[in-house]
Amino acid sequence: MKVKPDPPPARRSRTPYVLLGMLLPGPANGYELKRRIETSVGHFWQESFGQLYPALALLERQGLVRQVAQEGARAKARRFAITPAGRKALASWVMTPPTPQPERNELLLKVFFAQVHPDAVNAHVLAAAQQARLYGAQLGALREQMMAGLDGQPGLPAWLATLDYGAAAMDALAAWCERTQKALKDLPRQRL
Amino acid sequence: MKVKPDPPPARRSRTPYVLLGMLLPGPANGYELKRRIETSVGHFWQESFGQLYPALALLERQGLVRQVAQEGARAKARRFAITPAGRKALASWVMTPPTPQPERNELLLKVFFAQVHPDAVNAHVLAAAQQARLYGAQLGALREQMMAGLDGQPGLPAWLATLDYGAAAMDALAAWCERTQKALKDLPRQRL
DNA sequence: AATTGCATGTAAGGAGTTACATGATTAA
DNA sequence: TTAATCATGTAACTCCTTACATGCAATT
Repeated sequence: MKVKPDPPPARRSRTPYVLLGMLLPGPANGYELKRRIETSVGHFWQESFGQLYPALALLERQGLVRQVAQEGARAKARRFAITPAGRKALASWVMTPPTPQPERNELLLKVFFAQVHPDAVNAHVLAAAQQARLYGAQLGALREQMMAGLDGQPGLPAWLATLDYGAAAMDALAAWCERTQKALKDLPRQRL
Repeated sequence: MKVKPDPPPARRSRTPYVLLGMLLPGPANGYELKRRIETSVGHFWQESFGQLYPALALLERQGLVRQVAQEGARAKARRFAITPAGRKALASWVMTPPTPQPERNELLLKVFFAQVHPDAVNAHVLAAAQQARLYGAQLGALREQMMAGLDGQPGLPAWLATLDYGAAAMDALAAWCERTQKALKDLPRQRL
């Protein structure tokens, strides 16, 4: 007889590992970490402050990051550096195969139910195509910037690869939208 | 002075709308709805029983579905049908532009940190390519089945479009994986 | 008779977002 | 001086998954 069931087996957050990885180039405070995330992996990963600060505090308690002194101005800000234990934890996580997270796509859901209102869904698809093209162009521009500004950095090929992923995904999405718009044109208009 | 802050503005679940949509072909119980979801939109949307049953109960209280009698065996099962109000609610949701949900991609995160252990990350990418090709093939087979078995159904073009999305995404993913494997080969091996 | 599948739920807890609260520092 | 930005956190709440509990129906 069990009063308390076993704790569920740790659906683990990836937030701490992202923070550890973002500390690789050098120490930073929480605010800076947030910006590093936005400007480097922001197109496929985000963290909110509500996640970030508690995770950072936990990392410190675990000895995976340690506070370092901040010279000069802004000395109040809590700057953290990754520790050797933190590097080990990060490496161990990187080496673990990614757990496939179930996809959820609201646009596809609406396309699936397109019979309910074909014209409205077609408008969603058109908007998605425009967004995809715009976003793909932005990623391309960002790619140029990174290649120019970070030439020689050892991590550059990997960073570019993540941008390529985004660009390829946007291309594929835009192309699918065009095919889908044609396909939805023939849907019978039915009323509720 | 506020003791109780305003309730956050309803990050709304899409579960009820999926259920309403799945009731369009006809009445079903919760168990059947789960299976309809798995076999139709399962490749881009899933619901667990823990979500499904409470949502279904709420829909009934709201008058968007109503219980209908089940003739014959399995008469204990609670079968539901969508109501006119339910159709209206579904249509209203379908017509609302999809809210873009922030993507999160753990594979890309590991690729971004590939410098930490390039060989392990390359193995992840290779595995992803294989999975993508396998899954793409499965979607193609499913597409053939649907075209053959559901020919003439008014919703068929839209249903096929969602399968096409999955297939195109898998193609793009597999192609990106191959490019990325080549790009990661040149990453310098550095130790912790 | 026993096992598998059908069927309906609840409990507990993690993950994550949004909004709020608070203050220091810098720039106009 | 005032506004914007930097900076750190907490509170409340939603979403969702996993695990558990329970029982009936059909199959072997």
